[in-house]
Amino acid sequence: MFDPAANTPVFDSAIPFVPKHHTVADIKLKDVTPHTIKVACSNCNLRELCMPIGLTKAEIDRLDGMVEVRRKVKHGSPLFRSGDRFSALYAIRTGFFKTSVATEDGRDQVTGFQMAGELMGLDGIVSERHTCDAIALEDAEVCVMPFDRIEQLSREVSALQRHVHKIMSREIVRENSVMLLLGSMRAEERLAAFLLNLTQRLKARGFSQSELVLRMTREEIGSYLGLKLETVSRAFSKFAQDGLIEVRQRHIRIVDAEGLAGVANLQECH
Amino acid sequence: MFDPAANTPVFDSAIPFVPKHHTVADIKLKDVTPHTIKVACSNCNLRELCMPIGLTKAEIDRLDGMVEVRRKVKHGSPLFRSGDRFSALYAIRTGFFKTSVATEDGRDQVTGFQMAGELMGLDGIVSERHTCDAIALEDAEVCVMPFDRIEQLSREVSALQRHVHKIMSREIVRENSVMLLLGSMRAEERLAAFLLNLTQRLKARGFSQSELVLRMTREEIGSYLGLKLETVSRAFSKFAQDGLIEVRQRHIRIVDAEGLAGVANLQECH
DNA sequence: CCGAAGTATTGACATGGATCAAAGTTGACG
DNA sequence: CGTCAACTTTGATCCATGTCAATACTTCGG
Repeated sequence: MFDPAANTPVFDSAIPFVPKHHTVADIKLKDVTPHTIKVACSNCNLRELCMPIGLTKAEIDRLDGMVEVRRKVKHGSPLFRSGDRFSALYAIRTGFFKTSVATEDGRDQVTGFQMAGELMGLDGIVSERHTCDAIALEDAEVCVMPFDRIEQLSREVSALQRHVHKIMSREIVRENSVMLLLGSMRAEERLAAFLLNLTQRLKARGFSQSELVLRMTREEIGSYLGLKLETVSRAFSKFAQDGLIEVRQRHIRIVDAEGLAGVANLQECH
Repeated sequence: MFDPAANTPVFDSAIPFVPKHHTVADIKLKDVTPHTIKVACSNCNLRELCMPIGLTKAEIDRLDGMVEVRRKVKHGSPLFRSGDRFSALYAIRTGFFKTSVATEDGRDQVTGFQMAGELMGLDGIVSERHTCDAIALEDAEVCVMPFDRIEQLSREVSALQRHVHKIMSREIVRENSVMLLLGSMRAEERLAAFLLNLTQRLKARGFSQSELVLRMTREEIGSYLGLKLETVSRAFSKFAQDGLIEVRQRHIRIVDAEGLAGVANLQECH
């Protein structure tokens, strides 16, 4: 019923095998190893997701200099944490992340889930410090792009400048729609909107739009959607019962995308 | 008990008197009149809120060219609407705005309230169309800054480039904290956090931090906070009863800011 | 000064989602 | 292969907030 290979990258499935064992203490030195293999953006199969389009050959070559290095981040480890000095943006090459912010008294809120080709770290620009945590939900690799280098290049390559502005604007718009979700949707609408958003993004990356493996727990989904994990679980069960999806743990198959879209928009008279 | 002049600008109280009458039909041509008096940013008393610091005289002169024109927007009228073509960012000179997004089925969500010195329109960059409505909550005047001009100048003046990036990053961080509020705070915590945020911003503009006049209805506050207007009203009454604030319609006096901060952080045992 | 429209407050009641609790499932590792 | 920890599901109950309704206040135009 479920394809075990769902969510395996179409372009690049060379996720290296690494043992998943780690403790908090050894994260800094062992799990987050700068990786000195330098690879050009111009060859990257995620280029159309990451980079501006319509560049000249010369411009593309210059932008290759934007990525200083790659960095691997193990499952469960932070790419950065709130309070860390900001110096670079990160483009995800492989893997899956969550970002979250916390209140003083310990509650925290997942603010987003990021997948290959997406950018992280924009929150750090304003104060030179990150204001959220970015945690890998599976073994991951990111391209480290020092921000002063980005700024310098984007003064020279106006397509890059425009691209950076658009990426930041897109994040603002995305957060607007999350505010809409959190402020005015009911539990099932939120979950339906969330699933549809995930499948859209996976589809854009060449994955099946009907089958997916969630990389996050029910609790993390709940935190993102402003719900408790039990409520998320019940909503999944309800969708399954209504024939909209099939659920087996984190394996989800979308059976009736139209139906889900209906739930996401206007809850039809409960 | 209440100072009728609360929230009147300290720097510049020259809000022109204009009749408040209007209908939807005459908004486009009458209420939103381009205003051809050109005034330099270099003289603007909001400069420290709007502009980068540490510029040379020559740079300041160049940035004066950023504002194409000023535009007045009457109470209740839109500065822009979702779907409008994006061409410029807007810096608020006087007045107060709300921004909101809408679902297809008509529900809408206030995504922010903006006051003098703050910027609007960043949502439009990504798709060349605005994705939210910006409505004046009182008669207002904004500086219109064509975005291509901003991009060009910020390629030449790196302090401006950095400034633009910081402003966008600040908006992302602000939205993160609204997500935290919507996703994990209770009604009274939300309202307390909202009031403290407003007073902080008013304080930065030279207003009293203990007395304020709300420019928005209870319903608009509720939309922003993900609550119904009755819940907002009850929370105001509760705060007043607990001696934290005094409320008379939209006139609010903060009596115990510490106490409010306590409510906002950790609801002390209900 | 009056009436109407918009806004705000308050009470009574309903309910969606939270909380508490228990049992089932999965996967990692010794 | 068995054990343990993390995660998930499901049921029973509770409560914060939504909903509905009545009343009052404020503003504005006639």
